[in-house]
This record gives sequence, C-alpha cells and structure tokens, in this order.
Amino acid sequence: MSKSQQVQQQSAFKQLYTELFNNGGDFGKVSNNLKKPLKCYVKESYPHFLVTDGYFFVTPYFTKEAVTEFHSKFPNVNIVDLHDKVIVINNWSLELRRVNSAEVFTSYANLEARLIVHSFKPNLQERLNPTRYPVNLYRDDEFKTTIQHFRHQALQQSLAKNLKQENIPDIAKVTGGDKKAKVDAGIVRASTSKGDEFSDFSFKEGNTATIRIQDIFVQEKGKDALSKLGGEGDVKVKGGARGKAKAASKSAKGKKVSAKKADVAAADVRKSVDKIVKYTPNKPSSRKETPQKSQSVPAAGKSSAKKTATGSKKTLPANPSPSGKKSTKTTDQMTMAQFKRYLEWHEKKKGGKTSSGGKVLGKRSAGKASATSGKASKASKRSAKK
Amino acid sequence: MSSAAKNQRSTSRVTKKKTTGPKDAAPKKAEKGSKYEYVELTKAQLTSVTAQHFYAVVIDATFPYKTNQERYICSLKIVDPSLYLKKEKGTGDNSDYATLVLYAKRFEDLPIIHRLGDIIRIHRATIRLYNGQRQFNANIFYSSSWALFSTDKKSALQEIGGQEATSDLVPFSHSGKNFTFQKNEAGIVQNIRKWAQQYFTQYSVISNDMFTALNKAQAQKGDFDVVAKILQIHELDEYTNELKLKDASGQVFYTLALKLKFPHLRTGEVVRIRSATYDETSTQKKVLLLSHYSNIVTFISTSKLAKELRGKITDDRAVEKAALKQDVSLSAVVLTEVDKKHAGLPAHSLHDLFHNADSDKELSSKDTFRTQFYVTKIEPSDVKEWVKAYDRKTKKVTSLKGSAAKGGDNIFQVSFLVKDASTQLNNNTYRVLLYTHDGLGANFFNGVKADNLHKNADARKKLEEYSELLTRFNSYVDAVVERRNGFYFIKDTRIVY
DNA sequence: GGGTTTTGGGG
Repeated sequence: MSKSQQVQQQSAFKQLYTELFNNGGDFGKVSNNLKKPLKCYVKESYPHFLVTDGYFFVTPYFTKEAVTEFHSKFPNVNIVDLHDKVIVINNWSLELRRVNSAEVFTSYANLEARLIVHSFKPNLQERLNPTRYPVNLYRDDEFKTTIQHFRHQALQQSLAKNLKQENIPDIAKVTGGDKKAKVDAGIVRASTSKGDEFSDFSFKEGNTATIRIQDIFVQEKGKDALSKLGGEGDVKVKGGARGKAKAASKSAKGKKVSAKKADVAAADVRKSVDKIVKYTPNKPSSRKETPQKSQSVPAAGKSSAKKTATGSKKTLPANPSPSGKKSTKTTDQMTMAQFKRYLEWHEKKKGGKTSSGGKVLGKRSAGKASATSGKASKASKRSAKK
Repeated sequence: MSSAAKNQRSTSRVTKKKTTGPKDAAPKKAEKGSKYEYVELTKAQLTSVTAQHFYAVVIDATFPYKTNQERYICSLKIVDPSLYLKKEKGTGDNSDYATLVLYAKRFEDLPIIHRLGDIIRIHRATIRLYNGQRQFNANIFYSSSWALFSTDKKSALQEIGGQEATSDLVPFSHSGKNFTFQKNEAGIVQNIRKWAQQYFTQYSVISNDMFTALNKAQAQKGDFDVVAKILQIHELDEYTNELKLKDASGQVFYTLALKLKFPHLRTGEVVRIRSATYDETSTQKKVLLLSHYSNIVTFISTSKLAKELRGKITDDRAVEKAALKQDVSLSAVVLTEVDKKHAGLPAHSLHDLFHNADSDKELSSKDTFRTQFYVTKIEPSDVKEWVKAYDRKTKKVTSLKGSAAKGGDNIFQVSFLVKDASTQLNNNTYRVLLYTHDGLGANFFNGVKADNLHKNADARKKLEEYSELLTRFNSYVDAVVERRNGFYFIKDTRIVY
C-alpha cells in the first residue's frame, strides 16, 4: 500500500516523517535502520527552534529529561543560543499529533508528526557544508500529498464503517422542479464524531510532554529576562491542541503521561551516527557574526568532526558559548534586528494562553531515553550564511 | 497639466498599515506644464546625480521581497525603443535591457508584476553602471515613485475581477496616495504601448539566454528561470495551487504556487518563472521549488513567444498514465474533461455549492457550476446496481437484478460522496449525483452505456474499474453540475482514462 | 542589485 521509492530519498527528515505517516503514525513500524542519531544544523533557536537536515527544517520537541541532561552536561551552553550550531540528537522518537495548522506552521491539515528529542548534545565546533536553502517540510508538495493520503485512508475507513446503509435520493424526489429546495440535503456526515472537524482517526495520538522553547528561554535567561528588556514575560505559544478554547481547557487538566508506551523505539535509536547532512570536502568557513576561533577543519573529506565523547558526562565543550561562559544576556548571538524581532514576538504573544501541547510539562515524560551516543562522524563545514 | 488624479491608491492591494505613506506618485512641485521630462533609457545621463524620469516596458521582475527588518526590494528588467536588442554580433535576437531596482520600507509600496509587457513610469530614479549594465534605482521610501499601465485592455488582475477597471491613460496601480499625469504624457503612454505590442509581436523578448529548458533543470547548479505552459492547476489545499508545467523540451514539472500570491494564473497560459530550483528531494514527481522572491508572470496578448508555445505544447497525460499503474501515486490525476462549451464557466468550491448556495445572492441565482472534487465513496456500493430500469411515467426505478425483463429505460442512478480542498478538514461528505434519467451525464463513463449490469459482464467490469479509479487516492473529477431540486447533477463531463 | 522574511500558506 505504500509507495515505491525507487530512488533513495536524500532528506532524512522527509524519509522519516513520510514513513511515519505511511505506517499509520506508528513509530514502532518505521524502519529500524532509520533510527540512528540525527546530526542537524540549528537554523533558528528563538523564538522558534528549528533544525535542518540540509533540505528541510522541522521543529524538535525537547522532553524535560532532554533539557535537564543537556544543562547538566553542558552547564555553560544555552539551548536558546544554539542558533547556527550543530547538534546531534542521539535519542529520539516520532509521534503523530492532531493540532491546529492555522497556528502551527510545522504541521499540515491539522496533523503534525513531531520529532521528540529525549537526548541531544551540541557540536559547537562543527560546521556543516552549505546546503540548499532549507524549507518547511510541511510545505513540501510530496509530503503534503502523503499527509492527504493518510487522511484519505482515514476518511474512507470511517465511511466504510459508518455509512453501511446506503441512502440514494429517489428520482421522484429530485425531479420536482422545486426551485426552493435547499442544497443542504446533499450534506452527509462522514462520522458520528462530535464537532465539525473530521476526527475519526484510528492512529494512536502521541502524548509525550515536552518543554516549550519559551520556557527553556526563561530557564536559561531568567524569568524576567524579557520583561526587563521591555518585553513581557508572560508569553503565549501558538499551537499544540486544536482549537483555542479547547486547548486551554484540555491542558488545564494536566493529564499525566504514561512513561511506558512512550517510545517504543527510543531504545532502538542508536547505531552509528546518521549522515543527515551531506558532508563535503571541507573548506574553512568563517562566520561574521560569531567570532569563534573555529578550528580549521582537517583537510580530509570528513572533517573537523570533533568526536567529543558523546555519551560521557565529563565532556565540556571546548568552546562554550561565544562569551566563554553561559550567557544570560538575551542579546547574545543576536543582531539588533533579531533582538527587535524577538521582543516583538513576545509582545505579540502576551495575554494569551500559557499552554502549548496541551500536556503538562512538569512530570517526566515517556520513555527512559537512554542516551546512546553514536560516534559523531563525518563532520563537514557549513559556510556561514550572512 | 495634470489630469486623472485619484484620491485613493488605484491599486487593488489592500494597504494594511497606514504609516506615513510615500510621496505622491508624481510629487507636485512646480505649477508649470512639463514638470517631468521623460528620457529614453539610453539617454539617461550616467553622470548625472540628478534623478531622472522615464517610461519603460517590463520584461522581467522579482516578486517584491523582504531583505531585512526594514527593507523590501523589487528588481525589474526594462526596455524601451532605445534599448531592447543586444548589439554584439552572434547574439542573435537576444534582448538587451536595463535593470530597475526599487527599494521601499513596506511591501505595499512596491509594484507587483503579474504580466510582462506592461508599462512602468518612474519618477526620480538615479542611474549608474552596475556590472556593465545600466541600472536605475528608485527609492520609493524617499522620493521616487512608480505607476503601472496595462498594455492590454485590462491588467492581469482586472481580467480576473480583482482590480478596479481603469481607462487607457490611468495606471492600474501606482505608489503613493496620488497620481498625477501631465497632458503631454498621453502621447507617451500611447506610443510606448504601441511599441510594446509590436515588440512582443516581433520578438521573443524572453530570448533563449534568459531561461532554462526543463529537461536541463536537474543539471543546474543554482536557480534558473523557466518558460512553460500551464497544463493544469490543481488546488492542493486552501492556500495552494499545484501547477503542472510543460515547456518546449517536453519535460513536465510541478510547482506549488500560493493562491494569494499568484491569483492570475490560468490553465493553458504560457508563463515565465523568475527563479526556481530543482527539488532533489522529490522522488515521485518532478518538482520546482520557488522562493519568496520568485515570480510567475504571463505575457501580453500580442506575445509571439506565448502564442507559439500555447499551440505547440500539449498534454499527453503520460505522467498520469504512469501514476495510475502504481498502488499509490503522489501525482494528482484529473480523470475527466468537461465539454468545451463550458470553458468560461467559473469554478466554485463544494463549500460554495453546499454551504453558501442558498444564502449567497450570486450563487442562488445560478444553477450551473464548474467544480472539482474527489470521490470518497460511491453508492450503490454494488456496481451492478448502478444501472436501473426507469419508468418515465411513474418515475420509478427498478433493480435489473433477476431474469425477468424490466420495462422502461436503463439509466445510471449513482451517488458520489465527494470532498474538496474547501471542505478537506470537516466531517462532511457531499452528494453529487450521476442520474441520467433526463440525459444529464449520459456520457460520463466514456462510452460505457447504461446497460443491465447483471447481465452485461463486460460493461460491469469496466464500471467496476471506474469505481476503483474514481475512489482511489489522488483521483479528481473536474465536472459541470446542474442544480435541480436542491441536488447537483453531473453533466457534460466525461472520464478520459 | 540574480535575491532568503516570518506576515512563519503574498512579503
């Protein structure tokens, strides 16, 4: 029933996310050979955290454990300051969620395949090779079509189940020449589910609790870091649950997350590092805005690859944050324009709801994500974009 | 001195903000006649530090795009009677041109070019040599201004009713709040308009050195331009159209075009794409990626290039035929064709047909519509019951099951439960009927007539295949439906596979 | 300026 990809898909994200949809949203059915560490470039880190595989950008969703471990192992690195850096996601899983696509731009047709990150680390010295301009995976022609296919299957299954008794209009009833007859007689409810939106899906919706980047920001920069700078600390995040009112009430309940079924696959994610981003012959790249004593990359094809003991706890980034120590200044790594942008972003959000995924953050989430480290390998360079 | 002044921006675009708008399209300073002297592109003084004014014909343009927090840019290629053909030997009829770069603080202050061959008037532009080429710069955020005049009777947006109509000497869009026009400009506009028409009639304008053949797209390093015919416009979703393109090389490509950004595109038209890249991640179909500065433009009616391509490029449906051989295909297949006599019938979404038809004055006054949808289920599910015996007098239908001969005529009585982009997310499905008792839709199944399907195994088999084809993922129906008694009946529509 | 924003499905 799935398509035949005669040609190898070059984008790791597209292949992964597509497989999830083609397997009914069941991560356990996704090919195990794809469950390897993901090395990606952090395109943006605030107010949206986006990573790319060299072709597309997606939003990674960090579990509380992932954030805690990261801060523990890299005390002087802010997640929110990872913009333009490389990170390796060693433990992850994928899950399907129903969301409001009018508010979540990394979703389509009210569905979102989420990359749940259980463990990740930064590769501060690594530079990836220049790639094409990364675009939103959820705006890709084939991927959108794959999601439409997923919905099409769900709809047909629902119809087969709910419309067993057929009801065809009698010819006598449709030949009266009644100009006033209303057209709504032709509207047929697909399923008995409540609400106007189709929701008769059979997939098991994910419910892993993750931490919003805004909360990570506050955690790293201080609860009033924003208000001090003129913005408002009270920010609202779009997305998460469907429907605003619904989203609020839902999250309010604060349901617990079952840590067990959680990520069947999390454990399988190990193997060797996946070559997400194409490496290329390195060429020293220098970035303008981040004065970093970037080690010139070894000449070989793979490169600088600092294989920092990934799994070890001792590791301290050879080259911490730009300032050398954890920064609490919100302006770090930001140009005046960016700074202005995020202030505006917060400004715009204030007054909104506080919950995002509709789940509670506090409690530990699913899966005992055992951080498995792959060997960071094929490093490469990525010339800085302006 | 000035005439045809308007108080409101003549552009149909909505100005969202009301910040300090730019100056008038034609700042009025002196009260005397010829305040503005228009120069030919070739005469503009490269040494002059003074701003200059001119009229030119647009032959290429980026979409206005944002470059940073405070700037928007729109870059154009322009020509006029003094600059339009490369003079060097061996360049054939390659076009020569000057570039015009407009800068603004707001997106709304820049011109949107939907069609090549239209006329642009610029006030207060500076000129310099950039890469050995004449480049005009217009700072709309300061004192420069622009105005666009349609070369054809109507502008691209006016043709689709998306812009207020204007007369020949009034721009269909311009920067600033006001627009001024000197008496002596009438002749200038009419002259350059005539020149533009002849120029496009005699030359390709978009010469071969200005675009890449699609069969060479994959080999391109970066972005490139395209000139192709739109074979099909498939509504992928509420915001997006998927264009099926084919160029002179015969290669077919698909590309996503936002409805709001490109509202003027129509099937059958030839377009030029300014900046596209080959998508290496699309493995099921050939796809072109566009950027925010990419533009898709049509050509003025006299275009020789567009005319040649429209007649030369045809759709052999090869992509679809191959797609239908797969279990699941990511290529949308439109299974039907509607009678040519409905070519001009405007299309309406299912949402309009089933949720607005009785409330909207326009819709309720009509009874024939063009619409596209996909079939989720067909009733009766038993194909053998698609054809019934119909008694015209009693209007009763009877199953043809059984050996006893039934009286009356054999007719199709089938109900399609359909859906489309406008109703994609809701919990409804909509009934569209294929009832041939009055002749409507009699040819829908491409030659398969209504016969006793309990006996005619051949017809039954074909219809069972059509049943599968119609309800398979990514199969669409483009149909004309007629409203009768609140129901919609398919007519003048035929499956072509 | 033959380009890369967020308005993050005109920009």
